[in-house]
Amino acid sequence: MDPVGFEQHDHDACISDGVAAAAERCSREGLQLTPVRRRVLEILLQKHSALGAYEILDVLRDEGLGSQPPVAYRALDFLVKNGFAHKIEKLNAFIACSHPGETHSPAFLICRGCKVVAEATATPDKGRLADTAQQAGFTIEKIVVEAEGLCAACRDGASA
Amino acid sequence: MDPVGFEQHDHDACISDGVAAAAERCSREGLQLTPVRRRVLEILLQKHSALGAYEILDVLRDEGLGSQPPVAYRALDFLVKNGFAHKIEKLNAFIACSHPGETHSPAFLICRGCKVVAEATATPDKGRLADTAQQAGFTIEKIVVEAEGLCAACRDGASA
DNA sequence: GCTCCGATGTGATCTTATAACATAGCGGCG
DNA sequence: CGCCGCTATGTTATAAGATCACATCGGAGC
Repeated sequence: MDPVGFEQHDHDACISDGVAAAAERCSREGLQLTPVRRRVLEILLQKHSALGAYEILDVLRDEGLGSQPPVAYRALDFLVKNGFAHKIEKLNAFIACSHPGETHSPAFLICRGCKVVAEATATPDKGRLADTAQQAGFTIEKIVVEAEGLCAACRDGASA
Repeated sequence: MDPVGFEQHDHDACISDGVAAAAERCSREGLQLTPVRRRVLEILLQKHSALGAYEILDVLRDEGLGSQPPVAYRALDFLVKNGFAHKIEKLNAFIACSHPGETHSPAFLICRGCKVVAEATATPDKGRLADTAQQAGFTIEKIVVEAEGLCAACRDGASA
């Protein structure tokens, strides 16, 4: 099937778990998981690669859920703001969060072969960058970490 | 004057040093630092914040060096490819390299107050992300690290 | 019932980036 | 010289990504 973070897995569970986690947290925190927002989350969860806002919009349009860019962008803003999805800056595209519920500072491994994006964890409070920032008196609020390269399957397959 | 990486400094030296380093390396490696490329580098070096391609293009247009987007993008591609400039993915904008000559994996501190961007050094081969990648058999080729926050001046000034 | 507010619907527009094709200048080489 | 091949430019058009502005709608609370 579809690699998750480059490994075989029960992908249906990704989708149901992701939606369930979002639904649970929304009801707990008084957030509205409206049909469009829920559907966009499902669309993102269906793939472990990043989708552009307009690709999502195409799906929504086919399903009669909206046809103008703001529909997609508004849903994505909601999902990103609440941690249900992330924007991959390097790709100008979006991906569902793989670790719903956990507070985290995500980092991404982007395979340039199969386009799969795996979500890992960064430690922005450690390491050289944090030291530099502290010395300069700079307060880090958000951090983007995106690594591009080749996953094991693409590396092995590419040379064959 | 202008903060470099948030500190006072001799900014004229930034520009002359940057251009000189680029010129030196181009002649050594057989690269062509053409007028447009040199001028774009100078434009980038004039500020310690990121410039959009179209802002650069506006300057080029005023100076009669080119008026269509590809002119700016091609020069920027050249500068980025050869390490004389970097693209800030989060801003869709470009900045001159602060450490010309050194091979490096740059990381950036972006102040959301004054828009200044400081270039620091990341250690992509270390830390948790590297461990995760290695375990997954993922080969990291390039890495983007961009931290957003507030520099010391903006933090202190903002509350005043 | 009325009002407020968050969510949608929709058209237009703005920004960022690239495709595609034509031209120009220069070094090498017969 | 005259041609080739290469790299850099010039230019038109368009693709791709994102936002603005304004109208509408529907539920929560008074």
